[in-house]
This record gives sequence, C-alpha cells and structure tokens, in this order.
Amino acid sequence: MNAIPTLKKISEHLNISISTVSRALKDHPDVSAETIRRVKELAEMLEYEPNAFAVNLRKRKSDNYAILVPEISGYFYHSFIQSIEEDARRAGFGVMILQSMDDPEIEVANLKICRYNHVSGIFLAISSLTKDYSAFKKTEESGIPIIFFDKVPHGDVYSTISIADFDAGKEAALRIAAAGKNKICCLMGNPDFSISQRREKGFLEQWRSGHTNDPTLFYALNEDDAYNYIIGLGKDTLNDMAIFCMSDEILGGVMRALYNLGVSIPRDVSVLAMSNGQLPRFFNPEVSYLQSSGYQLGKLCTKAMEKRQNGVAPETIKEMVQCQFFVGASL
Amino acid sequence: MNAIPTLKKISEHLNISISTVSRALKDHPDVSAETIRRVKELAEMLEYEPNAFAVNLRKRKSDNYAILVPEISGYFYHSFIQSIEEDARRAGFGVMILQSMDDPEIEVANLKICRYNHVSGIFLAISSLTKDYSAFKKTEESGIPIIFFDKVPHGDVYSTISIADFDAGKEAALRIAAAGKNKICCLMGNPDFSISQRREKGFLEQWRSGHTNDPTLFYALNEDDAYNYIIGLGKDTLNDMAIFCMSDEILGGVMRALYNLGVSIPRDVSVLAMSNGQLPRFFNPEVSYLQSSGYQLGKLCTKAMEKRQNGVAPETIKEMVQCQFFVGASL
DNA sequence: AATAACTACGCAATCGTTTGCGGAAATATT
DNA sequence: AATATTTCCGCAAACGATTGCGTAGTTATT
Repeated sequence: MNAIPTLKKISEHLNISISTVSRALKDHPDVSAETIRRVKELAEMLEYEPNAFAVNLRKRKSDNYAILVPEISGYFYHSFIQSIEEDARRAGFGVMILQSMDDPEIEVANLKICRYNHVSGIFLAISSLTKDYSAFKKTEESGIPIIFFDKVPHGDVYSTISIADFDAGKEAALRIAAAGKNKICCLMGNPDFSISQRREKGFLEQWRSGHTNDPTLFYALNEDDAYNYIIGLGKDTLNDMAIFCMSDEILGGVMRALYNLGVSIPRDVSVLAMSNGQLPRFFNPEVSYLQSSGYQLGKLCTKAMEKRQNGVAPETIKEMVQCQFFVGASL
Repeated sequence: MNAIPTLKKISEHLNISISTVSRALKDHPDVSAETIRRVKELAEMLEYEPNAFAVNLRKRKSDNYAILVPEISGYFYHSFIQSIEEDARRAGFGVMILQSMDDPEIEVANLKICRYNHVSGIFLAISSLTKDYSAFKKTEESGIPIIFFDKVPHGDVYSTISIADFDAGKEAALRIAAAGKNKICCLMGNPDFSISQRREKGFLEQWRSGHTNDPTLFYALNEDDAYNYIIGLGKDTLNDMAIFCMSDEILGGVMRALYNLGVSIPRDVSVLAMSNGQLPRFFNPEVSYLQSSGYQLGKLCTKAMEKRQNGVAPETIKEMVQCQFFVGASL
C-alpha cells in the first residue's frame, strides 16, 4: 500500500523530533540550515503534504469555501461557480458545492454543514422563500463570513454583491421606449425573488414616467410557464408588442413560443432580455440583452471574500453591478 | 461568541466522561438508558454535531466526494455536477469541485489535493492531453476509487461510465442517410478527445458501409471555430448538405452561422446534433439530436461509486450509455 | 457465602500537526 | 575562567472524536 507520509515518518527517517521536522518545513529560525535542507529534501522525495484534517483540526478552520445556490444548473450559477473555483484554487482554497433546491429548510441544513465543517467563508444565493434570517446571523456570529450574491437578503448587516436590478429594469424600459414600442409585456420571474421585485420596480417606474399605459405583467416560474403564456396570448395580441424577458429561462420559453407562432422578430414583436450572455446569441435574430454575468459577479465576490477574510466588517461590503447592454436585432 | 459544542462540553455539563458521551450518542450497549437519554437531550439542545475534522482525522477518510472536470461551465458538466450533488447529499456526502482547465498538470495537482484530503471517491473526466496515467494509478492505489466518466482513459483497469460514442456516431450516420442526404459534413470536437475519436469512427464506419463518398471532416475546438468554418464554406457549398454537430458547443456555432448565411433548415441544409438536450430546442426549427444527458450520466456514476465504496473491483465497472434520439425538424 | 458474570462507566492512547516552553551544547562577553 | 548569549532541538499539551481495556459496583449462580 502506498502509505502517505507524515511528519512522524520523516522524523524517524532522519532521527530527529517531529517538532523539528514541522519547523524545518516552515523555515523556522530555530532550525539549522543543514537540518532544513535534509528535511526538505526527504519531504520532497516522499511527496509529503500536511494532512489537511490534522491541520484544520488544530486551526479549527479549513481552507475551503462553500457555495450555496438554489440550483447549479440553469443559466446563471454554473458560470458563477466556475468563476469562484478559478480564484479559489489560485488562493489555495477548495470549493464545496451545496444546492438548496430553493428550499429554505435545506438551506438551513446546508449552513449547518458549513458551520460544522468550519469553512472559511460562504458564497450564498438565498432561496426565494427564505424569511427567517437567523441561520445567516448564527453563521456569521460563529465567525464564518458570508458573501450574499445575486439573491441577497434585505437589511444592511450583510455583505451583498448584487446586480443593479432596479437600474437594469429602468434601462430595459428606456431601451424599449427608444425603440418606439408602446405595447409592452413584461415577463418577470418568481415574484418571491428579490431580483424579480427590483427589476419590476425599476421597469415600471421608468415606464410610467413617460407613458400613461401600464405594461402587462406576467410571472413565469419557469421556461414552460413563459412558453405557455406567450402561446396563450396568440399572434394577434402579440402584434406590435415588445416583450421584456427577465431571465434566460424566460427568454428560452418566449422565443420557442414566438417561433412556433411564426411571428416575425422584430417586425411583429420586439424582444429584450436580461441574460448571462450565452443564450441570446443563439436566436435568430440575435436577441438584444442586458448582461448580468455570473462570471463577473464571481470575480467581485472573490474580492469581497478576501476583504472579509482580512477582517473587514460585513456591512461595509455592498456592491451593485451594472448590466451592460448588448445590441442584437430583436428590438 | 457562539461556541460550537463538543463532547467535552457535554461531558462537563453532565459530569460524566467524554467516552460515555461519545458512546451514548451512538446507543452503545455499555451505556445505561438513563444516561443515553440525558446525553441526547443535551446534545439536541446544544445542536451538537461531531467535528468533521476530528472524525475524519481518526477515520483517515472524509465523507466527501470530489468531481474533477476540465471545466464546470459549458453545456455538459454542470448538469452532471447537479446530478451528483443531489445523490451525494442524500447519502451524507459533501461534494468538492475541481477544474483542470483541460491541463494535465493541474489535473495531477488536483488528484494530489484529493489524496491529501482523503476524499472517499473521485468522479473524473480526464483532460484531452492526459497521456500519463500514473497519477490515476497512484490515487487508486492509495485507496481512493475513481469513477471515470464521459472522457475516460483507455485500458481496462479503470471504472468507466461513458457515452456509447461509437454507437451514437453510427446512429447519426444512419439517421442522416435515412433522411436521404448524401453530402455530409461532420463537425467533430478536439480530435484529442477520446469521445471525438469514437464518434467519428462510428460515423465513418456506418457511413462507408452504404456510401462511396466520404463525409467532409472538420475539427472545431470551440464554438467560434465551428462558426467560422461554416461561414467559410458559404451558402453554395452548403446547399443540400447535412451537418453533424458532435457537441452543443459546435451546434451553437453552426446554427449561428447558418442563420447569418440565411440558409433554410432543413430545405437547404439539414442539421443533426449530439447534445445534453437543452440547446437544440431553442433553434428554429428545433434541431434533431442524439441526447447524452449529463444528469443521467450522473445517476449512473453515483451507482457505480456506491459499488466501489462497497469494495467492488474497479475493472468490473464498465458502462456505456446509449444516446436517445429526439426528433426535431432540422433533418 | 464464596465465586461468577454482568452492568456501566472512565482511563488513556490514537489520528497528524502545531507551538510554548525548557534546556543542553556551543559561542561570545567580561 | 566564570558568566551571559545564542543556537538548535525535544517534550508535551493541545485540537475533538473514538475505542480497547480495565474496574468498581451490582446481580446471578453454585
């Protein structure tokens, strides 16, 4: 069997104490240059690496971050995860993934797992129905910093990195107005999502400042919801309408429906989306969208986490990322 | 500070020894019913959970699996990861994510991380240029089972769960032939990928059995490669052609190009893809495809991993998943 | 009543690493 | 030559959970 080397084994080989080996490997000044050389040489040869459990047990802390999202798949979080993993690896951290399946109970259980595994920090997108923040509070109090992203709790005691959803909503309304459209349908996501609420608010506020008619609102919980809704509207109702799709999921459903109905874009119907940036380019014509990039959001979260690791207070970290507009041909 | 409870704390509260507390929590027969009751009651109250580091240090094993993929994002692996996480959580395992960025060196480093973190098992899709399997061998020898999936090493000493790539290639050729197309272009992925090679081999073998002309082959390393290639072919060359897209990445590039060239599908050009199942439905018309589902593959890998955990020999686990054909309107 | 068996618990070592403290040997200071 | 400093290293106690072994006190057996 391929026995994994320990300090003890090295110490026995060299006939010195475990402590000295440990110190030698860290260039402790109490160890002679010659001993350091010999220890390091042997350690290298045996491919010694400290046992993570033992180190963590002693430090009462692991070099692991946790990412806690409602769901890995979909259009957004996987690119966020990729982003975090890249940075974490560079900083010597591992990444644990946990899904809440948008269930507050699993979310609480996952936080508990994080606590008992003494992760160094948590990146967290909260589930839509989370009302009780006590698990967040408890986790922060136990010394584990949480960076909330995308779906963040309200209240100002937490570190949050979020999309400028309100502004994005406003810009969407502006772009649509600029395209000369007047009949609007907004397909928002689950109204329990904070992001849905803010995007809607921004859109409505902007729209109402220049128009007297209100947009039609529909809350689509998933792609099929969006699809069925558009199909239900029918070609006539859709004529000359502009559709705002709050997410990639919704965009997917809407476009499939529009294809099936055989409407022409943008002649009959205009489309504007908010997106992670991949999907809109696959439609014909390419869909214009406001990009909220999971990858970029990840980069900001990494920076925020580094600050928190260095003791920066949670409430001082509040960031909003503006969305960037990408011109397609759907508007 | 919200001190996390330990056996010691419980034992002090109850004035009994640490050992007895430990045993009580596991219903050890050496502990009286009354003591068990008192211990469990207090443990519950304090929300005691064993310190994972200490447990793992003693067991020399963690309740964690690692997933090692070239890249999280893209069209395939994230659904695989989602699948594994679901099952792992149910079985009480955590999931660590590591990306190799398709770099053999990082892959080796990641395997080392797995070893020194004593994960219970690894799900691994190898990078395209990995030639040296010694790190795999070493990891298996150190007692950590590896389930290779999707991109698997050759040789028969490993546990592998792979797509029936050869068969899928054959079926693709059959479907295209059945559609009456004769002029074929196969867009394959990186020729270093084992999956590219097998899909190509299957396609060619089947095709040649009934035709004298060979398909045009092109290896697209990414979406843009595929896009540029198709654009380069031009409308005339494409006319009456059937295009086989080996992956979602390629499909994306091809469809964008076809849209831009303004060719009609399937009148001018037919398209058949191999896909995880999401993307083809977003095109107009919907693209026909052979599904290789990351989610399903994950389920099979979980079962394989359970077997390995129970001591089943690596080489006895070899599975091939057949692809399912989904009828679109592109062929 | 003496021995056997059982119940219920504690001691102490172990997993591998880290670190405060103490001390022998070598060197430097008067 | 006696004292003061360095230099270099080891002892032992943590971190928290687990477990083989030992044993005081009780009950069962002859």
